[in-house]
Amino acid sequence: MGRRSDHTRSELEALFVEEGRRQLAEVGLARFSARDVAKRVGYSIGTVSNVFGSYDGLVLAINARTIALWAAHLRDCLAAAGDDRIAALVRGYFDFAVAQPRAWIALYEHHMADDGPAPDWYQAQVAKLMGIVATEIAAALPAASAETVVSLARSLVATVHGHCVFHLYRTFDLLGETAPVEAALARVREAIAAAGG
Amino acid sequence: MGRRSDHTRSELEALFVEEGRRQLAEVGLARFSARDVAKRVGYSIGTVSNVFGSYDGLVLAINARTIALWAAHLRDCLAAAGDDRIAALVRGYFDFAVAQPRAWIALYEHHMADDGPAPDWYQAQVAKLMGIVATEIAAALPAASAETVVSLARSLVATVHGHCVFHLYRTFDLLGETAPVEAALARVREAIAAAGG
DNA sequence: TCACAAAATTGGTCACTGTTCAATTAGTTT
DNA sequence: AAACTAATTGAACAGTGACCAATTTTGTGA
Repeated sequence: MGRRSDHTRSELEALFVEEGRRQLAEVGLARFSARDVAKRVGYSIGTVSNVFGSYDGLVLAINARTIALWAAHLRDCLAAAGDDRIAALVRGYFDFAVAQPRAWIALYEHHMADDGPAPDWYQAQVAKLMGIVATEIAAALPAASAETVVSLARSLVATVHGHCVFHLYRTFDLLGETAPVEAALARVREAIAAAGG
Repeated sequence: MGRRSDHTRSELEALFVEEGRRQLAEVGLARFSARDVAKRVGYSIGTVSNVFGSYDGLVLAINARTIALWAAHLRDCLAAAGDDRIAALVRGYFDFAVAQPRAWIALYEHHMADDGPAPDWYQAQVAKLMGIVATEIAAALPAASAETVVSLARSLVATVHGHCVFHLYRTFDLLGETAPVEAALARVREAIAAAGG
């Protein structure tokens, strides 16, 4: 089974992350098995430890890849957007989550085994994502201070996130159907208007 | 170990749910063990299956209890509130989550093994919680239609939820600290104002 | 009071998880 | 060619929840 020189270390990482993401998207975090990923990639369990350190390491690597793809998707949406860049951003947020709900949910449901914070390289990825949003908020509020922009960006991401989670978790279904994207967008617009946009 | 007549069926349920909630609040869903709950209550694993049907059944029962306590907390907050009932509601939402983060997070991170919807009796509990909010939104918007009220209530719960999740998951820490409760409240007030409150 | 049937409870077995680490194997150097 | 280094393996371990035959207790009817 060993295929020592077939792949370099980084090729191996990519191999595991790709197959891992496939399985995570298919089966969800609760039923995700590092053993199974290794098996389907043609390596043994032990290799996961060697390459990623632990189960957490593998999931982290997968989630980082998901975030990178998400960021790329948002940038694409913005590049293709017309005047209404805020709408493009909100829709991009939802699009991505809806397209691969289980992988997206895993971003939030995975926690370090020791309850510690995620490593810096991972947090940097998240910060990059936040940066994309902050840039757009800043553009929408030319008169606002950097402080205000960052603070509002966080709050608006939280707002959109809440609507997105409830949509995916089907929490909204309890009281009849409404378009969650439109509701999120309405809340965001109100907040920007109130801030002087 | 058997203690057949020590407890009726419903006493048994309460016993498991109480100890289960204690452990869930302490250790979180990922490390939660139905076996361990049974052991500490003085019964064997099998009894969990008998009483709750499965692992999912036990977690569901625990979560239902958490929701009931949450609803009671919100009612208490409203009863003790002055003029600003909306603020009381938002603060009550956060209070409860912050006081027992792991139990609260488990409400959202638990999914049925078959990915099906939660049973009706459970959904009814959730609906009750939503009802408390909807009542207050209705009071804040006397001129609004029932349709509008329900729709807005959902959106505002999603908004507050998003801020609360990011607070507990420490997502906000990435870009410096800001009071998430105040941000959530600001978003809610803007939305109510925009709706004519 | 006793025997018997019905219900509750147990705990071993199974298939699975991630972690660990001695043993093996392949690639590289001397 | 031999020695050395690093990668890779996979068996062992301590857990998990599901399952269910065997046991124990309870309540009922004789």
